Amino acid sequence: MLPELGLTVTQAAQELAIARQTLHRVLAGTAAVTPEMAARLARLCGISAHFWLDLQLAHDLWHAQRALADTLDRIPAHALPDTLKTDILACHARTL
Amino acid sequence: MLPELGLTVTQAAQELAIARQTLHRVLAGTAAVTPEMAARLARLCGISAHFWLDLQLAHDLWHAQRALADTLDRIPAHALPDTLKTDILACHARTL
DNA sequence: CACTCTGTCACGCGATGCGTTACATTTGGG
DNA sequence: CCCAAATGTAACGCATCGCGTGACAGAGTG
Repeated sequence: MLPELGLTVTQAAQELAIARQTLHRVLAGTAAVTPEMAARLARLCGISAHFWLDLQLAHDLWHAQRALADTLDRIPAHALPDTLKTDILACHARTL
Repeated sequence: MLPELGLTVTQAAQELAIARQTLHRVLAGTAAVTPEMAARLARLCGISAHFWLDLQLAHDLWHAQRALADTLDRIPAHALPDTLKTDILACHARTL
């Protein structure tokens, strides 16, 4: 994405007001996209912060489910009334 | 939600295999919904972990944008080619 | 009164994002 | 070819935060 903007990693880090290493760690995948970083990226390239965070969120969730696979099996599953479930999902859709 | 399941905070914490304080902190809003916690909640009540995390995500993003409002103003905004933006948004929609 | 549940506080541990410094490698221009 | 900028990688310290644990006080109930 950065080459598309004609920016180097060093220049982009300066414009984002962060350390060059910090941006590099994000690009290398050795650090997560924090909300602060997402806000900065959104400001820089016009892509919504929600998009960047959803990427990170899916990644974190995938790892969490993997790490807790055995623990999750021992959590009993309860059934929620359909009325409440539909209300919750409706609330969720409203925030999008 | 918990009363709807007929669970107390203490019982729910036991079933989730976490400390009672930890669950209480989440309910009180003094701690964030981590991916691990979201996976546990999803297992317990059948509501997707993505939903819980989206709630937390919106909260974190709101705070980040507030805290960095002055800093974000100093970040120059660049224009991304429309072809790339549509590609990215298409990729994003595919993951939902 | 005794018991349980709950809310709240403080402490320590581990993980993580970030800045800083430092060093090696690669790339492009004189 | 040589030098400078950019890049990749590593290590250190700091601050923050989620989590477990222990402890204490208040509310509700048998």
